[in-house]
Amino acid sequence: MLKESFNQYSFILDKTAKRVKQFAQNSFSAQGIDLTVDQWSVLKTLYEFPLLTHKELADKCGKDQPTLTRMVDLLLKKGYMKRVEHPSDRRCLHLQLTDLGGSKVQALAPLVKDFRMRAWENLSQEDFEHFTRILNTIYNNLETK
Amino acid sequence: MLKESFNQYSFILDKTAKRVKQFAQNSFSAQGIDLTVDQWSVLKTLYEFPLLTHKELADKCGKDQPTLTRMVDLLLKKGYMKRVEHPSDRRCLHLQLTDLGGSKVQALAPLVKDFRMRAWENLSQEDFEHFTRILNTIYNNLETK
DNA sequence: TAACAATTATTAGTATAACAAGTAAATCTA
DNA sequence: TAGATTTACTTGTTATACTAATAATTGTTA
Repeated sequence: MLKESFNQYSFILDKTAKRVKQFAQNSFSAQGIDLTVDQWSVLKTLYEFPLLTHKELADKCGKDQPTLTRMVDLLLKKGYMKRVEHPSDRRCLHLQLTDLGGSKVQALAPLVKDFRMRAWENLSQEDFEHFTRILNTIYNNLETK
Repeated sequence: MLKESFNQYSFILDKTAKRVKQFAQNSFSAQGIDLTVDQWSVLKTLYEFPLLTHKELADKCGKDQPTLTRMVDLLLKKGYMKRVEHPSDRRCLHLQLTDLGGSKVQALAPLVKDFRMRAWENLSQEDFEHFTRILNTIYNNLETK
C-alpha cells in the first residue's frame, strides 16, 4: 500500500526531531541558559506534574532509569530540583522542583513560545491535529511489550 | 492561533523519533546485525548515492563532519565502505560502499520493510503525505542560516 | 512467618553521537 | 603571488543510551 521505504519517513522524522532540538538548544545557549533541551524537558514535566517518583518521571520523559538518575543528579547540583522521601514507600523518592527550578521553567516560557511560532509558520491548526494523531499512532504501533 | 505549547509537539516528535530508532535498533540487535541505526542510515544513503564526498554524505545524513568522519572510520573498519581519491579535487575523498556493504544494505531491506509496515498500521497514504509535508515544513521553517 | 520474587533507585562501565576548536592540505580568488 | 576558502581530519569534552549488577524495600505465597 505505501510505496515509499522506511527511509521516507524515518529519515524525515529523525532529521526534523534533530533540527527542532538543535534549534531549541541554540536558542538556549544564545540566552545563556545552562540547560540542555532534555534537561529542560525533565524540568518542564516536573513543573506540570509536581510530585513524581524517579520511575514516573522517567516514563513520562521517555528516559530509562539510569539516564534519569544522572540527569537528576545534574539538575540537583544546579539547584533546580530536589529529592524528598516518599511517605509510604521507602524504596521511592519523590522529586520536586525547587523555587529556582520553577522560576527557571517560567522564565523559559516565552523563549519556548517563539520556537513554536517559528516552527509552525505556514501550518494550520488542522495540520497540528494530523501531526499529533499520526505521530501518536506510530508511537503506539511500535509499543514493545 | 495554535493553543498548545511547544511541548505538545516537540515532546511527541522527540518521543516518536526515539521510539522508531529504538524499535529499529532492537530489530537489528535481535538479528545480530552489527550496525547502529545511524550507521545504517549512512550506508543506506551511500547505497542510493553511490559516490559522495564526506561533506556531501554528511549533509545528506544531517551529521557534522567530525561525526561523519568517526562513523566512516567505524564502517571502514567493519569493511562496509572505502575511501577513494577524488579525480579532480585532491582535498576531497570519494566514499563508496564495498561489495560487503552493498549486500549488507540489501540484506537489511526486508527487515526495514517490516518496521515500515508495523509503524504505519492504521494509517493511510494520505496520512503519509500529511506527515511528510508537515515535517518538511517544520524542518524548513527552522533553517538556520 | 519465612522464603522467594518483584520493584525502586543507584552505580559503574561502555558506546554512540554532538559540538567546539584547531590543523593541514588543496583550491580558489583578487 | 598572497590571502581567503574549502575539505577532511584530529582531539577533547559532554550528553545520553544501554547493559549489568547491587542494595534496600516491599509484595507474595507456601
